[in-house]
Amino acid sequence: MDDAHTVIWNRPERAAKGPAPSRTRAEITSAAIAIADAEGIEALSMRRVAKELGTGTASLYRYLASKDDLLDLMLDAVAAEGGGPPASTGDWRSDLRGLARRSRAAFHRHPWMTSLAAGRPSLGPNSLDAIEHALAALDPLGFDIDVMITVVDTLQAFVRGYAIGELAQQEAVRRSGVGIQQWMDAHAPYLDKVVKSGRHPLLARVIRDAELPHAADSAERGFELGLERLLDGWEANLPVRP
Amino acid sequence: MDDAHTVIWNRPERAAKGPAPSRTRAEITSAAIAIADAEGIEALSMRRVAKELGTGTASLYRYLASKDDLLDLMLDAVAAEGGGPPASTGDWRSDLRGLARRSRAAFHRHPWMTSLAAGRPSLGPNSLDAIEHALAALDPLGFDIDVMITVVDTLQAFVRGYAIGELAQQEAVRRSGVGIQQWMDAHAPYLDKVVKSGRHPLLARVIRDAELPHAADSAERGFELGLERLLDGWEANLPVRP
DNA sequence: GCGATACTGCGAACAGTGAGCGCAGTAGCG
DNA sequence: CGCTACTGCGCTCACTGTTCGCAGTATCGC
Repeated sequence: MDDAHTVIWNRPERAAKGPAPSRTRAEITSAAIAIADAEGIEALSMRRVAKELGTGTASLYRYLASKDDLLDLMLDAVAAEGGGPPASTGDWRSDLRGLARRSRAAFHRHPWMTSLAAGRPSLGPNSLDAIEHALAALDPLGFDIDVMITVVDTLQAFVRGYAIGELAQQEAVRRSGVGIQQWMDAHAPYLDKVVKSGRHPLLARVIRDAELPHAADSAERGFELGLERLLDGWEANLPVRP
Repeated sequence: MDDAHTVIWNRPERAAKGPAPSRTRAEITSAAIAIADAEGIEALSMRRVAKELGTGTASLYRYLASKDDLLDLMLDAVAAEGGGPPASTGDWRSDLRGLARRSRAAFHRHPWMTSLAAGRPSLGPNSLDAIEHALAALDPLGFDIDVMITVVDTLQAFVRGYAIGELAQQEAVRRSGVGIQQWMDAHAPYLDKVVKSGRHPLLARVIRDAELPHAADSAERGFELGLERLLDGWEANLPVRP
């Protein structure tokens, strides 16, 4: 089959002839997601997926041209969680806020998404649905189409970038295989040195005085605050209605 | 050696006893960066670095506890490019704009950074310098420390997320090993189907009518626009001066 | 000056990876 | 009924990060 020149979203699930496949792409995808959720993205191998499904490793390549295709499918499957985009509220700010929160929640449910986001344009059908929904929320405002897509792009950028940042430490701890306490113990001497060196007075103030880093919901509050300011920035520049 | 509990930033470069190491951490790091720049992050292996330096593979583990440490060093080395943070202009908006542009430029020079950003908190000395500089630009505005760190976090999030998005396609093409034309040809049928299905009217309008995607500097203009709106959002909420 | 010590470089090996080949078996079309 | 086009999969290949153990060497305490 000429798989090399066929994008996964355009490949038929089932061939016209021959025996019926004993598995589906969706089954393989959700097995892969389960593994990545439970054991981390570095534990996700074709052999591991095959074992999970009780099949031979080479069989998977009847459904997918490469591991990369599987990763694309995983991301798009997550985009479909919750059953399509939420209903419009009529208020563009709450619509975009809702999409941003859903997207952030997906990153939290599946931290491996942070690693997959890079080098992978989100062209899957479910990802496109989400973009369409965001554009629809903006449509009544009178922006021209170039600005509309920029609003969506920047919102997506913020959410993705923020999620990567807030999950970074958590993922580093997990990957290291030790507990959070041992990880902190290992890093404490270095951070102490930074604070004591006096060359980062404001950073030292953050580490010592800031309330945020010590609160359990600090990341959530930072996200909400940043999101509102982002929306403020666009609201302050709404087009003049004709 | 008790490397497992010692963070790379706290490890001495040279041991007290024994023969002098014939290489430095910086040498290894820049060799690794050169490889990742030229051949992509997936071509970066310890064997490949060793070959580049004309040394044995196992020797590298005298300088680094793991490949992960090397990746951390690479990110922090990039943060030092350009020789420390730029001088303050006295205007917080231009200071932050300058930092954001520098950061985006770094992603463009080293696209592999997008893959490394995930799961890796930026705690290296040069990354910390950049954060300190951003905080310094905000210091005169009268925000309290929690808000200041949130401004920096959201700005970082935006830049990181935007860079990942704009480099995604370019990286996908590069990784696929075919030319941009063949890649487009492979994806065209699918995108055609999306447009023609009628279920994404606004997306279809973007693909057909938008000027931005066709301009050479589209990503740059989107970035600048989004950045200004982000700054607008904070400017509209400056604290009332006492 | 002189062990003892703690390092350095590194060949070889280990367990695991993504992927491809080629073969046996099977469902459906003509 | 064949013929064809598929499916499942054992085996294999080249490659990965990392460890072990050994020979050689610079520095410290005496």
